[in-house]
Amino acid sequence: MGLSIGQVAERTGLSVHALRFYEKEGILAHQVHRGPGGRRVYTQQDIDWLRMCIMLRMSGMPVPEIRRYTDLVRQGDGNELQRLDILKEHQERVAQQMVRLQECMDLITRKVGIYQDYVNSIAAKAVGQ
Amino acid sequence: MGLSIGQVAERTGLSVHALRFYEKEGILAHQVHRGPGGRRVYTQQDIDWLRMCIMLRMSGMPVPEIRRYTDLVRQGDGNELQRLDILKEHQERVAQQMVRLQECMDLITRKVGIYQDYVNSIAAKAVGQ
DNA sequence: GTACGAACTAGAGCCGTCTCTAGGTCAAGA
DNA sequence: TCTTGACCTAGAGACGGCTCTAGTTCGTAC
Repeated sequence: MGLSIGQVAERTGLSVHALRFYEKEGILAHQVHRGPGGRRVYTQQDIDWLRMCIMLRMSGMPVPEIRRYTDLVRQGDGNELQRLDILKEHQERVAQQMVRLQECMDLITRKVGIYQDYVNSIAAKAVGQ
Repeated sequence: MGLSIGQVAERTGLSVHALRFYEKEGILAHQVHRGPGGRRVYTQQDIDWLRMCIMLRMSGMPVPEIRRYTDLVRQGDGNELQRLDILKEHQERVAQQMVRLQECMDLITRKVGIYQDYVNSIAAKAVGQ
């Protein structure tokens, strides 16, 4: 049940380049096992971890911070408070980002409404003529 | 009531560098007026426009697309449908981004909860001892 | 008149995040 | 045997979005 880098790329949506990049950046929880010929063999755990990393990246956590978190996990038990701090801090940032996004959305929606009304009124006139 | 680039930087949160950069990139709706000595003089309109650009940027609209929108506005009446298209497309992207962010948030919140419980249980034990 | 601070321009540099290249290995199939 | 395709490494390159530098010009205050 080991997967090649290509298969993992396929089912995570990351490129093989990105997968090697992430590994080089040290954001994989455990060293990827190597098969014959030095090829990477990923486990389901690796994929689960990658999916979490993707979530963190998607929500704007920088690679170095993911690495810090990963390092803590690698070090094992005893540093849960530090992990919690990182997660909470990020949670706060994401919350702020969501608020900001919502503000942008409101503005855009207002503008879309205005333009839509205008375009409709023009269309109505054209029909009337 | 014209404002210097420094004043505009102060009240928009952009750097003077960024303001010049935006201008060079052509995302200001109207040419910035120049005062004595060739210095930029911004009007309230400019600031309003900038604030909208900031919103668009914040929500992930790339500079070239803001420029396209700006160009349409500069060209004047008659292209409202195109402007509407750009805005609607962006609106869709922002909506998707919000959904994705919410998913990330859910994951993070779940993890924070788990770690919090764990940390609490450790703390309780420590007190018990 | 000179020093200071804020502005000007053109263009180089930086940062983060990939993405691609070059040159090579390996296994399986025609 | 030759080809193909997926993989390997190290390192260069691309891209977006600023950010900074160098050298200059102003206007005002001492």
